[in-house]
Amino acid sequence: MTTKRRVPLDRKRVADAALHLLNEVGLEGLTLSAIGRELGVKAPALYWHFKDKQALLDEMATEMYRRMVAGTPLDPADTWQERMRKANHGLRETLRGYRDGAKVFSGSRFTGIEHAEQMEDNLRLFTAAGFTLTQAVRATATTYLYTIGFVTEEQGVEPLPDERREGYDIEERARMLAAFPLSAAAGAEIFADYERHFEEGLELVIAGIATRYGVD
Amino acid sequence: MTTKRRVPLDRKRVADAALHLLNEVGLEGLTLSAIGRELGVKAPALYWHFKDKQALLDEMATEMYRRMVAGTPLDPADTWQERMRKANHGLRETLRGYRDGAKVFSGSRFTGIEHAEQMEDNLRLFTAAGFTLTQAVRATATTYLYTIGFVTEEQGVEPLPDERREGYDIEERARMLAAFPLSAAAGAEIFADYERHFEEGLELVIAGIATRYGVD
DNA sequence: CAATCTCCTTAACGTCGTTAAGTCGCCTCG
DNA sequence: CGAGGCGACTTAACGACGTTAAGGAGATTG
Repeated sequence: MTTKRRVPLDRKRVADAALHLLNEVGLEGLTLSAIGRELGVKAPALYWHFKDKQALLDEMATEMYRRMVAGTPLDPADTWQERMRKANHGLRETLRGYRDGAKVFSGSRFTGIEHAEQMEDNLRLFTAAGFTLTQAVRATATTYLYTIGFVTEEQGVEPLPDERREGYDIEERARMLAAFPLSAAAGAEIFADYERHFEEGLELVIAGIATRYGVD
Repeated sequence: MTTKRRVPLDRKRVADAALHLLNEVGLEGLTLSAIGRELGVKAPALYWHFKDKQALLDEMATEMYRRMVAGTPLDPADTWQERMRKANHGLRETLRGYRDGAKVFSGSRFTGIEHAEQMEDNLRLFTAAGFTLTQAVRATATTYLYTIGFVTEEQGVEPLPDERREGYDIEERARMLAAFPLSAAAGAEIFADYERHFEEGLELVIAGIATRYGVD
C-alpha cells in the first residue's frame, strides 16, 4: 500500500475551499477545522499557510475581489455613469454570491496590491471624463460605501439570493407598527425587491455626482 | 458582616455596562464574563436577562439608537436637507462613540418599536416636503446605508476618534503603489480627514435626491 | 411558616483559535 | 550514497469562550 504523497496546499486553494464552505455554513460556522476537513487536513495545518484566521479571511476577500474583476467586464469606452453602474452591480452580485459576503469583505483587507490596477483604471476614466482626482475619489468612494452598506443590510435579511432569514415578516411588522402608518407602509419599500431598490439608490448617488461636480 | 443584598440587574443596566466596556476592549474582547465582572456578577447570570449574547448585542444597538435620538436634537421646521444632515451626522457621531460601533450596530436588530417614532417623524417631514412615500424611503435609506458603510470602513482604520489602527501608513501605501500614480495619490483622499469626506459624500447623495426627485 | 419566585452561583460541556512538539517524505550536498 | 535539512503536515495540549444544568439564598406570597 503506497501511501501517495498528497500535493501540498497553497494559500489560493485554502481560500477557495473556505469560500466554498462559507456558502454552506456562513461566517459563524466557518471554523478552521471545518476548512481543514474540506481539504483533507487538520486545522493546525492551515497555520503553515496563514499566520492566523484573519489572514485567511483577508485572502478570501482578495479572492472575492479577483473573481469580481474577472466576472465584471468593463469597457474602456464606458461613460463614467456606465462604469459606476457596472462596477457597483458587479460588487453587489459578488458579495451576494457568498453567505455573509459583505461582512467578510468589509471586515478584511486585501493582500497585495492587485486591486490597485482596477482602481487606477477607474480613476483614469473619471479624470478623463472631467473630474478632478479628488472628485473622482469622492465619487467612487461614495458609491462604493453605499453598496457595501446596502449589501450588508440586505444579507442580514437575505443571506443568499432567494433565501430569507426568519423574523422579517413584512405583514407582521406592519401590524406591530400600526401606530406609525408611514413606517408601517415603508416596510415593503425596505424589506423587499432589493434589486430595484439598490438600483434606485445607486442612481440617486450618480445623479448627485453629476449635479454637484457638473460632469455628465 | 451583613452581606448586603445587591440590587438586581435589568436589561438596561447590562446594556449600559456592556457599551461602556465595548469602548475599552472592542467587540472581540467583549465577553460575557468581562461584562459580568463589570457588574459584579458571573457570566451565566446574564442569561437570566438575555436569551443569548446576540440578544444583548441587540439591546446594546437599541440603546445606542436611543442615545443617538436623545443627543441629536431635530427641529420640526427643518428642511429635508437639514434633517438629512443632522440625522446622518448624528448617526455617524453615535457610531464613532463606540469602538466597533458600526459593526455592533449593523449586526444587530432593534428590540421593540421605539425606533419607529423617529422614522415616522422623518417620513412625515419628507412627504410634507413633496416626496412620495416611496421616494422618502429611498432617500432616507440611501443616505442611511451610505453612512453605515462609511463608518464601518472608517472604524476599520480609526477604531475611535484620534486612535489609529496600525498598517494604514499613507506614505508607505503610496510607495507600494508607485506603479499606480492615481491610486497612490488617492490614499490621502481615502485614509485621512474623514470628517470632510463624510460630509462631501453626504452632500453628493443629498444633491442626487434633490435632482432626481425634483424636490428642493 | 411553608411554598414559590427571583436572581444569582458553581460546575461542567463542547468548541474554538492557537501554540508546541514531533513525524515523515523528499531534496540537497559532501 | 548516506546524512542532514527543509517543507508540510499530525497529534497533543492550552486557555478562553458561549452556553446549559443544577442548586441555593433571600424576598414574596398564601
